[in-house]
Amino acid sequence: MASIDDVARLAGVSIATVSRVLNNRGYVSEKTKLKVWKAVRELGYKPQKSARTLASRRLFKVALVISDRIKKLLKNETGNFYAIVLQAIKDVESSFRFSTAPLILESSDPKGFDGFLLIGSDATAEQVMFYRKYGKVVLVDHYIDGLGIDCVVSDGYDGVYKVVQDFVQRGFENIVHLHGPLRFYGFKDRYRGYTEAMQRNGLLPVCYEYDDLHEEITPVLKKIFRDKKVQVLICSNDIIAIRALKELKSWGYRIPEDVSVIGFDDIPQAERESLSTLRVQKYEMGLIAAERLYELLIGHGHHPYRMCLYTDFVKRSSSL
Amino acid sequence: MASIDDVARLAGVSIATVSRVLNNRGYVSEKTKLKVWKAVRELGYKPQKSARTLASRRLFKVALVISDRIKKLLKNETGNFYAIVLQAIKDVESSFRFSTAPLILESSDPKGFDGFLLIGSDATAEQVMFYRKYGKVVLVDHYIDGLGIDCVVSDGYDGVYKVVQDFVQRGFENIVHLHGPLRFYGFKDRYRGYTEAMQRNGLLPVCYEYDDLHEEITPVLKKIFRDKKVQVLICSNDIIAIRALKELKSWGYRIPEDVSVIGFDDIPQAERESLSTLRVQKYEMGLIAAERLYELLIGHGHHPYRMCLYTDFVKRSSSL
DNA sequence: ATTTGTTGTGTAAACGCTTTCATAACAGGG
DNA sequence: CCCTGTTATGAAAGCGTTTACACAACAAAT
Repeated sequence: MASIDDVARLAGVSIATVSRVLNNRGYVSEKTKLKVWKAVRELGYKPQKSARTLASRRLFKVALVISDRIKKLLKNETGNFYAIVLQAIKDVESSFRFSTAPLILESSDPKGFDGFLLIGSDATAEQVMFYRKYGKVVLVDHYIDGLGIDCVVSDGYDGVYKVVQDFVQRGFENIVHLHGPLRFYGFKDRYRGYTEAMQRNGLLPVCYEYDDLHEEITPVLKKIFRDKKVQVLICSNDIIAIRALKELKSWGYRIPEDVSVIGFDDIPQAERESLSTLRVQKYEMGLIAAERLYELLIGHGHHPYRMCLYTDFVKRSSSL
Repeated sequence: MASIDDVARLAGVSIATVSRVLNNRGYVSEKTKLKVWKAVRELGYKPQKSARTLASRRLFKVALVISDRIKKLLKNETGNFYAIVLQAIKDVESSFRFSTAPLILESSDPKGFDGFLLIGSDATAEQVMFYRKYGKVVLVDHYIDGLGIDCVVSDGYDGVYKVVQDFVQRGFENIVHLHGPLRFYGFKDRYRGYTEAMQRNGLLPVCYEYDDLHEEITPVLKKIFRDKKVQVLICSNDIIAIRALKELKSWGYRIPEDVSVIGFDDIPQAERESLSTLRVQKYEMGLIAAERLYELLIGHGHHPYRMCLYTDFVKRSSSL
C-alpha cells in the first residue's frame, strides 16, 4: 500500500510537507496543498494509524470524571469495580501520552481538558453533552440511548443469556431473575438477556424488581420463594446476589443443592462468598476506553460506537 | 512509561532478547527469560501496540467468507451493502499486511488461513466454531448469542430508538413497526429499540411481522392500515420500507403527508426512492472488522467484544 | 540599508518495537 | 583437531509517521 513517501514523490514535495497537509498544521501554500491532495487521491493513500500513534508526540490532558457516589464507593470494597477500571487507565496513560486528572461530576471545571472519561452510570444525557462541549467524551460502564456517544460496557445480555442457556440445557427450568431498577442500562441489558433466553427455550420468564439502594431484600425474597419453586436465582449484580445468598442461608436453604445463586460483575466479595458470577473485564474496560479516547483525540474520524465486552462465567460453589 | 529499553537495561540484556522473551520466539536461555520477566514485572512494562504493529513485518492470510446467498446478492444492487463492506476491507488489507482471498461459506477449504472475516448473517453457530478451529474469526454484520466471538454490527437498538424518540417529541403517537423475522439478530435489535422507546414514552408498541423473502407485502400492509391509524411506519430495513412505500403510493396515500415511512441500512435504492432511513456505516464496519482481526492475529490478548456502530438518521422526503 | 517577522519547505531525528544478520560458545562426529 | 550444527546473544536496520530545527524567500518596519 502507498506510504507517505509515495505521495511525497508523486506530488514532488517532502514527506514533511505531506504530513503538514494531511494534518492541516503549519504553513503550506495553497498550490502545494492541491498537489498533495491530488497525489493522495490518485494513490488512494491512507495514513497508517500505528505509525501515526507512534510518532505523535502530543500530550493530551484527560479528565477522569467520577460521581460523588463512586468517589465514596472507591473508599470501601464495593467500589473495587471502578478501582480496577481506573487502575487500567492509569497504567496506560503514559503509553497514550495522557496526563490524567480526577474530576468530580458536575462540580468541577471542565475547561482545559482535551478529553473526558466518564466513569460509571451516574451521568445524565445533559451532563454528557455538557462535557462534550469542552472535548471528546467516552462513557465507561455507561450508555445513554440515542446520544451517539462512544461507550464501553459489559455485554450483560450475552452473559446472562448464556448462563440461562447452560442451566436449561442441563435440565433446569425454574430459573428466576431478581433485577435492579430497569432504568439503569446495565440492569435492563441483563434482564433482556434473561427473558430472551427463557423465551427462546419456551420457558416463561419470572422476574422480580429490587432496588438495592433503598430496600430490604427480605420481602422480595420471601415473595419469590413463596410464589413458586426456584432452582436458580440469577441476580442483576453481585451485591444483590450476596445479600440473597446470606438471607437464604439464614433461612436454612442449602446452597447450591436447594437453589443456585448467580451474580454479575465478580467483585472481590464474590470470591470470598464463593458466589458463581459473570465476570466483567474491568481492566480491559478501562484500557479500551482509554484507547478509544486516544483515537478520538488524535482523531482522524471513525464513527462512534458502543462496545460491549463479553463476560466470562465463573463457577464457584453457589451454583450447580 | 517504561519502554523496552528500560526493561533491557534493568535485565542487563539487549532489547532483541527482551523482544524474543516477550514473543516467546527464537532461542533464549531459561536464566535470561527469568531475568527479563522479573524486569518486566518490576517496571510494570506494557509493550506499545502501535510500535509493535508498525515493526511487525508479518503477512497474514485472511479469508473473506460469504454465503452463497450474499454472493448472488453482490451481483445485483441489493448486495451493495456488503459490496461496500468488502471494499473497505480491500482498501486496508495491505495496510494490515493482509493477503485476502474470497471463500464461500461451508463449501471451501478453510485450511491455510490465519483468520476469517465472516460477512453477513448466514453463518450458524456451528459454522462459526468450525472456522474458529482453523484461525481467528470476526463476524461482520452478524452476532450469535453466547458464543463469545468478536463481531461488528450496526446499533439498530439505538438507531430506531432515537427515531421513535424524535417523532414522539414532535407529537406523533401512531407509530407502527413492521419487522422482519425476529430470529435474525438485526431485526430483533431494531425491534427492541422500537418497543423500548415506545414504552418509555408511555405508548403501546404496535408490531407486525413480515418475512421479506417469502411473503407478499400487500396482506400485512392491509392489516396494518385496517387495524388503526398510522402516522409513522418504521420498517426493519430499506427493502421492506421501499416495498411498503410503493404499495402505499399505489393505494393513493400521500407520502409523507398521510404517513411517514422509515427504512434501515441506507442502500442505494433508498436514495432514489427518497426514503428516510437509518444509515449504517458500512465502510466503517469493514474497516473496524479488519482492524479487529489484525489485533487478534498479532494477538497479544484483549477480551472479545461486540461492537455496535451507531447509525445516522438520513431525512429524505418519505417522512415528515 | 538593515532588521524583523511571516510564510513555505526540506532534512533528519525521534517514536518503540521486530527481525535479520553476525558472532560466539559449545556440543558431538569424523 | 577440524568441521558442523545447535543454542544464545547483541548490533543495527527498518516500519511509516510527526515534529524540531534549519534555511530561504520575501515583505514590512525601522
